[in-house]
Amino acid sequence: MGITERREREKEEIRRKILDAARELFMTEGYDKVTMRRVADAIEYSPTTIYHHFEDKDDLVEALCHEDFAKLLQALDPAQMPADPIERLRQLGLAYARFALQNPNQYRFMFLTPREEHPHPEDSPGYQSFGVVRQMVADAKAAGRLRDDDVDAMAQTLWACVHGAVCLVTTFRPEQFPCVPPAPDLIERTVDASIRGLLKE
Amino acid sequence: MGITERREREKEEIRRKILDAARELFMTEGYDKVTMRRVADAIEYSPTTIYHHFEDKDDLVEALCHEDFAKLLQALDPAQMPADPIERLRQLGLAYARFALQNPNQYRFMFLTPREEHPHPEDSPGYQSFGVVRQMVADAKAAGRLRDDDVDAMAQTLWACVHGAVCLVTTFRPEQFPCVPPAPDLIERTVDASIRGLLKE
DNA sequence: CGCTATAAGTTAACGTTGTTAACACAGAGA
DNA sequence: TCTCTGTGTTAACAACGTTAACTTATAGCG
Repeated sequence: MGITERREREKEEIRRKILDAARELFMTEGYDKVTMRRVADAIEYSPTTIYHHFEDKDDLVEALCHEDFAKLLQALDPAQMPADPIERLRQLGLAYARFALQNPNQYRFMFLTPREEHPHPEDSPGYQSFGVVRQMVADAKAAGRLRDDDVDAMAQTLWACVHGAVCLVTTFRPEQFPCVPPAPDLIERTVDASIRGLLKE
Repeated sequence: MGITERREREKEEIRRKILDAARELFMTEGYDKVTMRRVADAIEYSPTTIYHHFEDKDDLVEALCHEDFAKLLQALDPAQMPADPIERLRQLGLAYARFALQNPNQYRFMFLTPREEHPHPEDSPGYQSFGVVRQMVADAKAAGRLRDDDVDAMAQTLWACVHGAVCLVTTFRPEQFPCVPPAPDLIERTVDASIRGLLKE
């Protein structure tokens, strides 16, 4: 009986429609402008329908980000990085930042929005991507290139620095930067300085 | 005619009441929970009254943060810092982070909330505090301790790194941190690594 | 086949929110 | 005394997330 399968396919189809319509709004206009009613309008269903596929608005956006962050995980693929452990870390930081700048709204929702109701699932690609950082720091340490022993702490330090640069650049438009416009290579500088700060001698 | 002066004093008084009531809500419950109606209830006026003192909700919160960030500027007072330019930078970063952790909601609103309608005034204490960083980096460079010449870029790099650590710590609760809980000294580590990354030799 | 439970969709509403129009009223200045 | 300005009110608007109540199709079962 392929009927239930067809039903499931149809259900999957509208879930897709919802996600794609929401992503369109989310990418161009941000979280606040993604309203259940606008998403519903876009797919020509009633707002209530969305609640048959997603628990609430946060659940919808979470699912949307889950998909997009899968692309981050791909972009951080260690296989595409150079051999030298330090140069690898550098490319990792740049790839991470590149994703964030290309998907600022997703990035904000994943890494900048406090959650009490719906914490991120631990196996979300956003979380997993930290695992990649961690592993690459461990490699650099194994190669004797890092000054410290605490791999987790060093990985978090690197993450914090790149995260900070990304946040500044995505929050302020250049003319809104305090005092002076952002250095055009602020991201690269931050990646470089934070890695250099962890190097042995 | 002290009448107009009394009027102005009274106007100032209720402005104070609004700000204090809003701050109470803002500090303990965050931006979303500061509603015009709750603020109005707290001071026993109608919601509309607030609009005679502030343009809109963002204007109110902006004024509130303006006051609080004056305290940041005090906390960054160079006179209270040690003599050695690098040690000064370190203490500056720690003081900055301390303020952010003590006033997370204000910090978010000032440095993490994109603005189109009401950009920060350029003379706001939040902006001015970047000037302090800039000056201290300039001093360190004048002392020949930094590897680079671009003072603005270096100041922004340091800012970005500390900002990132602060954002992580204030966004995620410890048990929500990806993979591993945050290193207890993540802030210090980030300050140290980022400064070390800018040092000469 | 006929009955029923379920899933998927709808309309209409509730309780919020920020904000504003319309109005009341006190009092300063002409 | 009249009028204008400032300060406050009530009542409403439009938009939001969400949900209760209802319809309708249909899969599964006797």
